Amino acid sequence: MLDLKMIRQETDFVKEKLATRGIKAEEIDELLALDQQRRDLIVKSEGMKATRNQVSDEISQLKRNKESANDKIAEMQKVSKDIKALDEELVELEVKVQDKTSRLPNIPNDNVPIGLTEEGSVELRKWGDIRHFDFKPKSHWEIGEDLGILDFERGAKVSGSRFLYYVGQGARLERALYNFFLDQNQEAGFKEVLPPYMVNAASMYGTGQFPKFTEDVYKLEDEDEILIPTAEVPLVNYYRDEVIPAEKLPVRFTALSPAFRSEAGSAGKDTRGLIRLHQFNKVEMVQFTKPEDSWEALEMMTNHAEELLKLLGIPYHVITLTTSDMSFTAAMTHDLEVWLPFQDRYREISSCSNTTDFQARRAHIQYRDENGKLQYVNALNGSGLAVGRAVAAILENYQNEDGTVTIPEVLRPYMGGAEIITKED
RNA sequence: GGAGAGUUGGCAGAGUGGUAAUGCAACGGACUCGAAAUCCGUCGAACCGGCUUAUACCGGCGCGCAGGUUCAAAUCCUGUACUCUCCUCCA
Repeated sequence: MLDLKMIRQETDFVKEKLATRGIKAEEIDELLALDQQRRDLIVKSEGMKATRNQVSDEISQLKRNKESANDKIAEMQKVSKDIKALDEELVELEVKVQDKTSRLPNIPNDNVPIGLTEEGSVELRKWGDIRHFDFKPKSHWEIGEDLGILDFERGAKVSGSRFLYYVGQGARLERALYNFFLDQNQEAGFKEVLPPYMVNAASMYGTGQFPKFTEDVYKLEDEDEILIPTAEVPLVNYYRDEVIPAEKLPVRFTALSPAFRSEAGSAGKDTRGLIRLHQFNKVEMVQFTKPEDSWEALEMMTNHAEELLKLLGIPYHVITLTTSDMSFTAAMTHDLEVWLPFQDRYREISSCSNTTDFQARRAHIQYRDENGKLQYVNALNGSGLAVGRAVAAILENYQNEDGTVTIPEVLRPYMGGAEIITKED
């Protein structure tokens, strides 16, 4: 969430920056008009409350002296009634102001390419040689089904579309990957955490999914519990409504969790394979830093995620998303995209974002600076990495003409020493 | 799922209708060569608003949260969250 005072004081700057994310200047003007009304009401109401407090004190004195206070009491009855009416009006306005403010996206960093589509994204760097195949490469779902390690049919029968079973070496490969990721992340300084997979609405608000993106998630009926769309939610909310001791910063977490997504609005897209599922595993990284350290932390985290792909030997490139392609909370996002031979294109496997103080302000995560003043931390998140998509990338990039798949060397210790995936019985 | 107890400032802990004791910690000062001890003072600078370049200052709010009763609520009423104990259940 943006600071309302900042919107008030630097209105032109905010308008200009948010325009690049599709927010019209009129929306800001409406917000500020409501805010002005709100403040006017506060002045009125608080003035009356001050009177009431003063007179109440006098009543108390009179009663103590056993004198009559009836006329003052009658007077205050009227005042209290008026205050109540004003406060009701005020609450309505505050809800409106809060709602409007919480629907504004973060201010993009100056280095973010401006664009209203994903077209303008900038390629930062590229790594790895794209493999030349002597045969026609198969899709990962075809490879997986032929080997008997991915079972989409039974996934659909038992759960529905966009669900699957990993079987045998497939399940083992998935487990190998996330253990590998977790181990690497720990070595890079991220503390391993195993978070809850259901969170309450307040947590969803804290990380910015709510109130705007409620239709994208799965909510339990009759309960205030939502299936997490990413471990970012429980990891960032770990410190919600807390003050982190300054000496602990930066705090770095990593966690494996399933991610549940309704994929509303993406009907027809990526209907086959591991790319777009209602449930997939992801190893997530989250960092809390002092504001002055967050940009360096973003580069560090992006580089670390890249390192994972280098170790796996999968070609990728890094792009910086445009102002409107970034997620709501981000001030800047680097996406890592891996090469998928069958699709003949790069696909996202990691998204690393600096949300600056946007999430911290929503979730009230603070620290005390050198002067003892409370400040909001900066929060960052990044995938390290999406596990299902990593499986897809390995199957497609490491496939052999006979339909088997070579296991990347770094994963072999996690696969009981196996070097190749062959057909399951 | 059932029963009971609890939730007050950084911590401990009083307070059952008249507007948040006290102790510790912290901060400022005195004493001291310096420190400790002692003494004096400040202390919910969490938040919101007014006035301000900014402080200061003034006011609101503030006793888990949300409502209600009342001229007045930490105190009374209702709902709710969380914690602990016991029972039940269970991996």
